[in-house]
Amino acid sequence: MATVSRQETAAREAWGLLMELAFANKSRFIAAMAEFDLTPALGHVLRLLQPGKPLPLNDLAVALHCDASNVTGLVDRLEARGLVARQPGERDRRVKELVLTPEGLSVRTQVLDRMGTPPEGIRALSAADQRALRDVLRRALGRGQ
Amino acid sequence: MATVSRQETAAREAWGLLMELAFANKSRFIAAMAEFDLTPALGHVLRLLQPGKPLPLNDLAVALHCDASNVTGLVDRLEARGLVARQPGERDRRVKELVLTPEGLSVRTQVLDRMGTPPEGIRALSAADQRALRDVLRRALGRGQ
DNA sequence: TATTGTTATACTCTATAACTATA
DNA sequence: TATAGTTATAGAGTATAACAATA
Repeated sequence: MATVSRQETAAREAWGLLMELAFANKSRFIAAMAEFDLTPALGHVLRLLQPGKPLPLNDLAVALHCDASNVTGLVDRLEARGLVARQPGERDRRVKELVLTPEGLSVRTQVLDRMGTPPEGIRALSAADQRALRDVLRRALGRGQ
Repeated sequence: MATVSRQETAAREAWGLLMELAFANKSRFIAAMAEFDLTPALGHVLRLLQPGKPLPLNDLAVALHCDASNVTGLVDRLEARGLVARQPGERDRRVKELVLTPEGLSVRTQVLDRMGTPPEGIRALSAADQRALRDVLRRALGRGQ
């Protein structure tokens, strides 16, 4: 047989590099959230809570891919900080909806800006490389043309 | 002034897509490690422990970007499972080095193979896209030509 | 004095199970 | 009966501080 077994394909290497980039960014992300006195998990809650769109706690649990019991504690902490508020659901009295407070909205805006800022390695790429990366990743996520 | 403020640049969008891909992969990674009865953290320890290269616990803490006190517990669990062993350092008697057991080596090989397998979105890309992604990421990590 | 590793302790994130109040 | 949210509890991962052994 030919020399086939366990060769490093472009896909495998690309995936390894992508994970390396994401992993290297982990500390940076934790530090960025810490500037707002937030943990990564709390930052994700703020990210998912869109302004003007009350979010049932159950939907939040689904979006976070975690158990509903987990959400209680996360929301408790954000509420104690005055960043979010629980309000009763409109139709179903079992439901509690989460909304941003004015300060929560302000913090969220800053947090999203920070989260979305690419690390140095990406920023240093040529404009053509940045576009190529964007286009390939769009296709990888099923959003290509 | 021209329309400049807060436009979505290619770099920002690429970074957002990259994080989305990494985040979507998180559950997949946890599930893959669980097949070996490992948590992600324990999987990373195995990944960092190269065959034939005894690794001082302190070096492991540095590689994991975590405190040394944390490493004690991680290694305790892997040692209890028979996947690694502590052995005294060669020159410095303060140092304990970590080595893979034969079973640890076997598990590590399978774990690395799993970790390195790209998710469906990457595998479905054209060969040209896969190479383009690899090449751009190499440059982003400072390993381009 | 400084370093390696451990122990004691505490906090966050996560899950499961049992509970409540609704539906 | 089923669902939304909470509480109780437990385990993993992380950190800081204090400690023992060694350098």
